[in-house]
Amino acid sequence: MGRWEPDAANRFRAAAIELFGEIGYEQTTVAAIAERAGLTARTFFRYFADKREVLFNGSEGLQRIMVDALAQAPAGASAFDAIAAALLKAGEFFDDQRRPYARLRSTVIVANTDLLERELIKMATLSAALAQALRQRGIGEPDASLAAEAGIAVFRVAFAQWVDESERRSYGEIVNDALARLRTLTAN
Amino acid sequence: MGRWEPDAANRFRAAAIELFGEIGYEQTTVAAIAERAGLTARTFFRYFADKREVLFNGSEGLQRIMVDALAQAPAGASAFDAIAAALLKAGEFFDDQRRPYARLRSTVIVANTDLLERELIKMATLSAALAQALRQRGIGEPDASLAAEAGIAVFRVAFAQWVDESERRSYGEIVNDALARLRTLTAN
DNA sequence: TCCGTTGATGTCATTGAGTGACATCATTAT
DNA sequence: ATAATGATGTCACTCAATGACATCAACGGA
Repeated sequence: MGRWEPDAANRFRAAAIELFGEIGYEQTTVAAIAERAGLTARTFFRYFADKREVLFNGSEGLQRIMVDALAQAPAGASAFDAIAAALLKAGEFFDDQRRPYARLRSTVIVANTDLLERELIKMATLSAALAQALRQRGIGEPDASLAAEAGIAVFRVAFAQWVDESERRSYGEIVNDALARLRTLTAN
Repeated sequence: MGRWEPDAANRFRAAAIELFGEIGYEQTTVAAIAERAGLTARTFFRYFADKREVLFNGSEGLQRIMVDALAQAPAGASAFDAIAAALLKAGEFFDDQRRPYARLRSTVIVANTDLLERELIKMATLSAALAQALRQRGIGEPDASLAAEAGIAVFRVAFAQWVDESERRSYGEIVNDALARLRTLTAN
């Protein structure tokens, strides 16, 4: 196995988010990212499928954790309760330690439409995976998709709040509040 | 005002969806679209911001109709009822006459990740517009965003059903069913 | 210690999306 | 007719992305 300067992927990630923050996503060329990371553009594309992916390819882990949590929810739990369990379990990814980085990353993403598109399709992929896990629990369609999409809606809103500078509550508290509010909204 | 071969935008749209269906989105170059439309690639980019947009730039009309419907919902209607009214009003866009075209378009989009991303961000834009309209009705945050996101979740699932080949119900029937199901799901 | 294998990286060439600058052509009003 | 205007074409360029091939560092075995 090779032993060059280690951690090439993380060097690319660090260089990319720095440059995106400094001069913006569109103004940053892949060649510039690679130069700051001490590598070449060709190597960048060996680690990341495209320029955007350098900010996103940690999402498989989040999806696995949430799907596992959903699968392990109590047998008697309703579809929505199982989704709620998965949303709360995602809190492992979103502790207070990672909050500053999450804020920086979110700022960069929200500032650029291309990056927002990539974030949205990651959410859609997650939603599809949750729906599939619900179906394996015996939930039919369209209920499985509806519960998963509604759950992702809650996640989206809660995550946006968690990342907000003025927000002090923990991720778990925000999610529980959002779940309760959605229940109230749909009951009226 | 110029009078060349008329309807350049629609010629681009027709040529694009034909080629996307025949050989796929990625294999279709903008030059090929332009050639079939009897124009040049440079002109294509004067009508559409990018290659994907040729399938999407009718969505402003849908958004306007839905926002208007939401604004004109009865003063006493709940946030979720107002959203429901907006979803049903969108049926003006989705009558049985346009169903075959909607199916073809949907087939093309679902087959390509780049196009899916564009569709998702159009939905996100729509969601944000609905949330804004809810706020103007006096709904606070995060309730406005939650109701809008949940409404878009219903729209997504219902639209996917409406486009499905085996589906015979009208758009309105499907939406009403999905709304009722979401109410049931969140009540358990 | 030397050498061959292996995997990571670099180099080069190419395609296609997207854009700015400028020329050209058709239409319309005068 | 002709000038003004708007739509389209032409050209040159940047950059993302990819394939083919070369090269280099590390490791294991002789």
